[in-house]
Amino acid sequence: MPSPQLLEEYSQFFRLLSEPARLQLLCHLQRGPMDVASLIEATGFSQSHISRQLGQLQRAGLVSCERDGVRMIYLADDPLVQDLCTLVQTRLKQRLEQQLQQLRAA
Amino acid sequence: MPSPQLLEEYSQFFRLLSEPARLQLLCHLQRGPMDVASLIEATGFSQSHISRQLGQLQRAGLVSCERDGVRMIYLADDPLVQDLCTLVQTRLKQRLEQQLQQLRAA
DNA sequence: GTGCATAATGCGTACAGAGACATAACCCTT
DNA sequence: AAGGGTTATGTCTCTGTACGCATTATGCAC
Repeated sequence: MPSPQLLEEYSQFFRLLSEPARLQLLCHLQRGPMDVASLIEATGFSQSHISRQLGQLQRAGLVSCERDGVRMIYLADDPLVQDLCTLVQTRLKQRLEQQLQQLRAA
Repeated sequence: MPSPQLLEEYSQFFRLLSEPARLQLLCHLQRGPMDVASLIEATGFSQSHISRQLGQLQRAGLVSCERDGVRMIYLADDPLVQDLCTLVQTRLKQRLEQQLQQLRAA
């Protein structure tokens, strides 16, 4: 049984991934480094919002950034998020197949 | 690049795990089936709260239940949550070790 | 230095969801 | 059928946070 502190850490981490906006940013960045302007263009969010979300992801270590002159280039080099999503995706598939079979049996 | 719908599904799933109360319930249930009274005893939450959280977990397929007379026995037979937590735990360890080494170098 | 880009923060609004209390639905026993 | 124990739901409050606007901070060119 994990300690309350560890449970809190887990939940905080999962909370980062519980927001479609952040997942979207992560997915974009996993395809390669991007600057903030491109992320604004790609997602349609406001600059301030993107900056905040990137800040959260950076503090969690899921994203890093480097300066390119006046621009900031963000990159997500960690495969963890990809792995987690793959596991969840497999799960979602199983669920849908189960539901499909139940409908067929009925 | 995942579709918005898929991103939404991912985030909804991770949102389930983003609450310490639900993670706590899952951890208790992964050690074996329990009835609601025991979960109340173990967590200190109100009966209504536990019932709602179990309902969410059940709709997501992370938990199932069976009647035992008037009582409901809940069980979490899915190893997915355990796998996800293991991945995250490995990640947390790495982060701490990095921070430790940086402190040592300074 | 001044001016001009971009990124980060202060602040306000809005909404989702946690959590508890009260109530209703459910099942068992008699 | 009636009553008692267990679980689910209606409703409320409150906190957290997403999100945008305005402002500030930061770095570059001149």
